[in-house]
Formats: sequence, structure tokens, C-alpha cells
Amino acid sequence: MSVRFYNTMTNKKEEFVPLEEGKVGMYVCGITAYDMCHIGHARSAVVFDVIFKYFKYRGYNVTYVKNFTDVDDKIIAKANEEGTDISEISERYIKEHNEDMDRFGIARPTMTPKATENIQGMIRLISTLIEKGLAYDVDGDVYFSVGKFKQYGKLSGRHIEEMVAGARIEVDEKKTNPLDFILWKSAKEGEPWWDSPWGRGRPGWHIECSVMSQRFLGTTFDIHGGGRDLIFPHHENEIAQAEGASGEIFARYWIHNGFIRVNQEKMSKSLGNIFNMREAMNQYHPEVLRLFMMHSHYRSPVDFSDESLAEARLGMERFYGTLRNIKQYLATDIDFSALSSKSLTGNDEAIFEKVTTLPERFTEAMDDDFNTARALGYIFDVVRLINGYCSDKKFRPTPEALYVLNAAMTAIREVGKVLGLFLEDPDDYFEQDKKREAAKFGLNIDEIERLIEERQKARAAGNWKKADEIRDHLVSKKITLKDTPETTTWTIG
RNA sequence: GGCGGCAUAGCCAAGUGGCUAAGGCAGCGGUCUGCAAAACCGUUAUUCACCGGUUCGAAUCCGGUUGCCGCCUCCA
Repeated sequence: MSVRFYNTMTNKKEEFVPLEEGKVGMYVCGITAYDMCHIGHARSAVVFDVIFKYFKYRGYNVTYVKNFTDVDDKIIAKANEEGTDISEISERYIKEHNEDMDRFGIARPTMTPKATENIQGMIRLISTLIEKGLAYDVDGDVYFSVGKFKQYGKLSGRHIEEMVAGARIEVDEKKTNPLDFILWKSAKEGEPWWDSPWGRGRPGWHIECSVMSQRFLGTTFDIHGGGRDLIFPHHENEIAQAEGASGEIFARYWIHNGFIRVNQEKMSKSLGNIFNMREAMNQYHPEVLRLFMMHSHYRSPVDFSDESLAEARLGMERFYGTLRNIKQYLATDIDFSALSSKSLTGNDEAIFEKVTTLPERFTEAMDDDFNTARALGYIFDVVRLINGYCSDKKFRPTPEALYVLNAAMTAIREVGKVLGLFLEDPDDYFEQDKKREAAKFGLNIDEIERLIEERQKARAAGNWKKADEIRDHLVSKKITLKDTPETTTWTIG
């Protein structure tokens, strides 16, 4: 079996055959460093983080390159606003980006090049394009001549003539064809610049990705990814630049993630419905946000709302609840180290078989276009199975049972690691959750625990009326109690 | 105007030619519990927006209709 996924270039699911056996070269368009990251950036990061981790899980040696755009109009505007230079702005937001992504459980890519570190490579590529007659220089501005690249539009399925007729394109006197895009911009007063054969200026947006991807991954490489909105014009232009210059195929497979929506609308700055990552992480555990995203296929749009996040939180509670349960059983001093799967019989054996084959089902789901939703379904199956196993009246924590539970935990953790889930200690997870929820609802944890203690005394005395009064009071504050013979635990929400 | 995507139970969401249409949330009945909660068991779509067609057979393929969304301008 091999990994299959949807290739935007062909609009079909295809079997993935890497250029070089056992290796994957992947380039993903990163952020323009001029503002805090929002959950849309987080989704893209999660999608490619999971793909990165999954290829590694499948035994590939992956080189994952994700760039930072650190020179651009918006960065310049912000720098001018603050009376500083662009590097201060970009460095600040790259730092914020890394902090957010780390907290989100996103593994650092193999390489994270910056545009400004690759200006010479861009100048070389632009020069080649001019030599080949695919680009032209007008007063220090260099444009790509779209009409000269026969395959223009092959990724997005567009045709040059139709786009010209489409008319929403700004008229620029300097361009031969209104669809031509800029490769090099001449510097205006007060803008950062680099020397070039066409005078002082800076690169256009698209050129950096053509250069950096090929620099680190080769002229032709395996996978290029990014958000759906980058298909046109960004990725189309990257192809034109790279393939126009080299005459060879640029990226062999294209992966694009779907968008985050809010109330059925795209989340965008112009609509003012942006949720930034940091804010979201204060409201929900990063794993809850990841679970929410992975609940849907990576190419589908997902609707971001309090309801959907609350549901993801409940799902997370289910996973961690089972892991906590297993952890408690394993904390006893029953020794199961001498056992092997051969020692198991009957139900123990059947459950063991089912849980230890989870990675196989997980792989089957992920091999099919990174189907995280189906994979999660399989993990939920194991959770239900284990909960049933433990809650059976005949269940006893025998060494055999603990051996099975340990295998279940190992299997869940193994696949969870690829998805970036279940990485917390279950008790820590619930502790964090409690604090976060308490802060959200303005509740005082000490006060709650004092009331619970008071209720415990009433319960011990058989004063059910008082115990229930206290519980009702807490329930009205969204606090749920769970009594066990010895103690009472509680959760919010 | 051009290009593309989506439509599956109360909600979220897999499934893209053939076993009983995954899984989660919510609901209902039961087990457990002082009562609850959690957990478990059972139950909840003869049916996959609508209309035609292809096929022995379609949620899945084809054509049309309706609705929603994205891209075509910076955008993950």
C-alpha cells in the first residue's frame, strides 16, 4: 500500500511516487510576517504538520521547507507607520509565529528560509526569464510575460483569454498584457531596496517561492502546498516562473487546504471576523483546536464557532478520560512485564487484537488522502471498546488486563503523535482544562472546592438534601460533579 | 461575466459502483448510582438537495434544476 492523495494539478487522487525512493521534498507557503497569526494560518500549519509527520511515520525521510515572506508592501507600510525598518517588523512577527506554532504542537519544518536571504537567487531567476524572452523590463520594473508561457493556467484551470475578458484586473500602462505580473519592483522613495541589473528595487511576491523551493529541494521536487486561495495567482505564477526558466516540471504534486469559515463566510480581514491563534488558545486547549480541524477533511471548509469548538472539547474529554482511566489502572503495582500476547485468552485476546491493529486502520485512513476524520473514528472505536472492557462487571485488573490496557494506550498514543493529539498527561490535561474554563466563566476554583468539601461532609453524614442543594448550586454555574465512593471530581461545561 | 467546489440523520462528519450508509455531539430507553454525572448496552437516515439517465446494481458515474460557498484583487 502506498499513500494516495488529491493532486490539485490533475484534480484527482493519485498514488504518491516520490522522485527519490524513501524521500519526500515538500514546500509550503508560509506567512507574510506583518501581523499575528490567525486560526486560518493554524489550520494550514496543522494540515501540513500532519502530512509531514505522517510521511515520517510511514518511514520517509522528509525535507519540509516553509518560507517566511519578510519583505512586502504590508510589512513596509507597518514599518513606516512605526518609524522602523522592515526587519524589525518581520522579526517580531516571525518570533510570534514560532511561539504560537510551538504551542499549537506544530513541528518546526526542516528549513524556514526568508525571502530577504534569497534576493540574489531571485535576481538570477529573473535574469534567466529575461534572457529567455519570458520577462521584460520597463523603467526598472520587470514583468513576467504571461502570454509567452504556453501552459499558463494549468494549475487553476484558467485560460488567458477568458481572464482578460473577465475584466477585474487593474490597468497598468507599463504591462504589455494586463495579466502580466511583477517580478521586480523598482524602489520608490523610502522603500527598502537591493541593487539589481534593473536598478534598485525589491522582488515581487511570487518569485521568492520559486527560488527558495528549488534552492532547497531541487529544480523538480515532490510536493508543493498552501491554502486554497494561493492556487491562483500565486502558485500559477510560481509554476510560470520556475518552469519557464528551467523547462522542467516544478512541483509534481500540489496540495491545498480548505478555509476556516465563520458563520458560513470566509474568515478574512475585510469581513473583520478574524480569530487569532493566541486568543483561540486561551479559550481552548491547542489539541481541542487541532481535533476540531481534523474532524473534517483538510480540503473542506470548516466552520469555526463556539458550538463546534465545544463539541471538539467534549470529544477531547472522551479521549483523555479513557487515557486517565488506563493510567490509573497502570499505576497499581500489578506486574505485567512478564506477559506476552501469547498469554492472552478469550476477551483479553480479542480486545488486544482490536487495539493493537489500530495503527493499521489508522494507516489505511491516512493513506487515503490523509483522511483524519476516518482515522479519528477508528480511535473513537478503540476508546469505546476499552471503556466497555473496563466497565464490564467481570473486569478485574489482572496482569493480563493491564497488559491489554497498556497496549491500548500505546496504540492510541502512537497514532495520536502523528496527529499531534493526546500528548499531554491526562491529569494535566484536565487540570489545565479546569483552569481555562474557570477563567472563561469567571469562576473561583478554591470556592468551588470548598463547596465540594462541604458537600462531601453532608454526603458522609447522609444529608442528601444539603448535598443536592450544593450540587444544584454548582450545576447552575455549569459545574458538573462526579461522585465516586471515595471522592468527588468535577468539570466545567 | 469566467473558473471551481459543496449539498449525507436534530447538529458536526466519513463514505465516490455492490457486505447491516463510519465516528462524534445531542435525544430517547436500559445498566450502574443515595440521587446524579461519567461509562457501557440498545435505539435514532429503507435513505444520501431535486429531476432524469447509464448499469444486474449508484449516496457514489453522466445530464439538468435548485441552494450555498470559494477564486478571478492582498489573503492560509
